[in-house]
Amino acid sequence: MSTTPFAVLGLLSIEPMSGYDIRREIEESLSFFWSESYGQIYPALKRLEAARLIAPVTQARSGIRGRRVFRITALGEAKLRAWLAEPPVPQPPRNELLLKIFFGRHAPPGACAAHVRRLRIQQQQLSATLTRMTRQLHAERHGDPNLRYWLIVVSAGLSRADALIQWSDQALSALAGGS
Amino acid sequence: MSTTPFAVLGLLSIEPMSGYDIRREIEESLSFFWSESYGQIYPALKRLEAARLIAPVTQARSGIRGRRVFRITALGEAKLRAWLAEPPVPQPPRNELLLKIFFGRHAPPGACAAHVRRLRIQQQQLSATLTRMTRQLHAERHGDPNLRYWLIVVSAGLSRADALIQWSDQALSALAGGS
DNA sequence: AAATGCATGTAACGCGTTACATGATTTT
DNA sequence: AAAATCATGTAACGCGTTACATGCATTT
Repeated sequence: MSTTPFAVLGLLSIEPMSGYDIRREIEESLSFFWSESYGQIYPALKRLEAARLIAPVTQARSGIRGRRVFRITALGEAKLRAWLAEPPVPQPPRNELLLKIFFGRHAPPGACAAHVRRLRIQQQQLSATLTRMTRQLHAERHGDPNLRYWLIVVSAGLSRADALIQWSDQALSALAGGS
Repeated sequence: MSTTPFAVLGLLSIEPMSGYDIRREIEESLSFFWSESYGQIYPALKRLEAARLIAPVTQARSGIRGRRVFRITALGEAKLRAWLAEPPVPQPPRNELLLKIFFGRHAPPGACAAHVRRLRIQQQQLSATLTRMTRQLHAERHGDPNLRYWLIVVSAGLSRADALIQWSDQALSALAGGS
């Protein structure tokens, strides 16, 4: 099965949310290691509800087509727990930057270096964001049982970004060097 | 357009090959940053030939359904060069391991640590493979104008693997620590 | 009342994998 | 001659994105 329903289930295990909230949360907090689109989220919510893994939070406003908030059910928590225990399946790698450098011999002069410089800037910004996020988590989530896990995840992003920055410097001097 | 045809074009720019060769090359040498399946490669070859970006290398054996080797054309080289100059588009991130750790609070005890240990082992092996590959490249491709680019790519894999190993150790002690 | 943002939902499409069918070539 | 491996090719399927349609709520 797709991992999308489990991502949704996982977010609902933290707190009840609407499809829109789920999207926003992924976009704002998880975007450095995960992504989902509406086209995935809403159908997933539908299927999860049909399977009784989530349930609508009864909202007083009976308005049709209003905001629909869901919570995870006990059954949903069990399913989530079982999924969390399974070894993650790595997705097949597809790094377009490395592919372009691999064929770099045929690239116009300077193209590879330009790509690497762009990467470096992105990762620099990401690193700053994640550092800020670390401070924020410590401040705002103090005492939250999720905190330790979230810090580990952020540190993964941080160490990845820093490794990429260091590699960029190496790569740039290797590209510049007329060896 | 998909990047598959450019990956194919790029490999053919190194030397003429069959679809089977392309698959093997990707599997053996590029698998740490790229992947393609037959279901992508053969249709891509067909389209590239139709567009005159590659041409069959005339093989004497007129046998139907034999080995079909292709070479890149001048037009193909131009197209490849243009693609190489464009900024690579990053694929949306989907790291299932980090997702599972993010929801780690709901995981059975020890599950996250087990995932991280598995990652560590994989990356340790990858690091060893890439180190071997570096030596091999220096030895066997000495003088090859591709060498510098290939070494940069391998060093990206290596620094990524090493960063992941270091992060694993951090993560494991954070997971173990009863903070 | 118009514009903007919040919110839900789906249809269409493309990419990529998996699994299978087929046949040629080499090894045992 | 059988088995293994090299090699080509496609059909079916699933996942995920993009783009659009719709309408509620709030601000200007």
